[in-house]
Amino acid sequence: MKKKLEDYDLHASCPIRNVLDRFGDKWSILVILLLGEHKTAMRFNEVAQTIGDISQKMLTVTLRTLEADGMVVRKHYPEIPPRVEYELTDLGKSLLPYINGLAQWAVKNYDTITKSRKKFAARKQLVS
Amino acid sequence: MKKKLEDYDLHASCPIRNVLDRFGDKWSILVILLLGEHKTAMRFNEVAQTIGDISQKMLTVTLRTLEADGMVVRKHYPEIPPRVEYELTDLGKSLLPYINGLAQWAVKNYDTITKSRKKFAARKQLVS
DNA sequence: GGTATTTAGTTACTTTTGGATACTCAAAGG
DNA sequence: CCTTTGAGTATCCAAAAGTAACTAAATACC
Repeated sequence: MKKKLEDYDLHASCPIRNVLDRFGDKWSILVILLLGEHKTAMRFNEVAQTIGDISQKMLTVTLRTLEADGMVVRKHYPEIPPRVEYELTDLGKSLLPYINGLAQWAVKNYDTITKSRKKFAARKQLVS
Repeated sequence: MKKKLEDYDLHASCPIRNVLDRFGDKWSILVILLLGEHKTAMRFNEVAQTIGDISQKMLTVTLRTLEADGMVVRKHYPEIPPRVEYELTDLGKSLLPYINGLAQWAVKNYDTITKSRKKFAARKQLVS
């Protein structure tokens, strides 16, 4: 029995799923945090270098998606070589407190989590 | 020039990356929210049915990972048919306020984001 | 006593996502 | 001319996520 498109879309209207799915990618939260820390607008390569290990493709995709969602503004200066600056919109800034809270939680509990992971891995060894 | 494993691990020690990467999957946050709402422990299929469109495999993987991170406890009763119950640990509960904040933000700004997406898609049409 | 049911999880397979690399455009510098 | 520069595309490939079908083992039903 084949599923119809509607079946997949059943949950597409759920705001929580819909919006949180966007942070389900590897880079969006990181880029928002970064743009949030930086008070002035950042250029493409500046973001890329600060993150360090993101490919051009993924940074482009991530910034485009954030732009589409209205989280980020893209200012393009028609110069040669091209200059493009990004900064958070008010919407993007309004998200900042929440993901900063999350980031602080992450720092605070990092040790606990790391230990838990090691313990779990060790237990797995015993069983196998 | 080939990259060594160490190069990839440069950022592996960053708590924010390391922990936030875990929410980079589609289901973890959703499962934590769900277990957080539910006051009593939940069974595997109860979680699966509430979410609705998660496969057995992905629920297994998600719960295992959350267990490894110490966010969830897994209580296994050696019965036939098997019974397994899941609930949040204190660590998992401590994360709840932050992702609840995120979820509320999502609900509040869903409309704005949806409109922004449509506008962006329309603009793209014009250019192409 | 054969068969369907129930539950948590695994295996084998397919699809989607992410990443490495090379290429583009258009002007300025040597 | 030929290279450099910034912000990307285009293409191809590997890795991750996701799906469908399967398993075990006791019980309920017929």
